[in-house]
Amino acid sequence: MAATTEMQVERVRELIAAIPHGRVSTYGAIAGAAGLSTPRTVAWILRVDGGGLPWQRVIRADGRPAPAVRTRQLALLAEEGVPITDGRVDMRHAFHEP
DNA sequence: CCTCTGACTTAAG
DNA sequence: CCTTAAGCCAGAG
Repeated sequence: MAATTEMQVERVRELIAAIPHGRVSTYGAIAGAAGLSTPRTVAWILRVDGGGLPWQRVIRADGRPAPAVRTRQLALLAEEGVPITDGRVDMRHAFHEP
């Protein structure tokens, strides 16, 4: 299926909302769990309407936040106690598998 | 209808 | 660790 369905968008929102405090997940992991064929759609959902969701817990596959919101995101994650080293999240301990 | 852009990812040099 | 390129999909112009 090419077009993204409402159900999938809903699933993405749930998965993101389910990320525990102090942990993080990635665009790719969320997309895969929601049945999307590309992580870009997850980024699109957060960009268009991330209201009410812990968007700061969604980072890129390399463990770094998206450059566009890097500063803000790192600050929020640091407040939650997420292990960050040199601007990079320690995935080994903070990654949350959907 | 076509082109460009973007909170992405993987592979390759 | 750096940059490119290609694949991907939704929106905007």
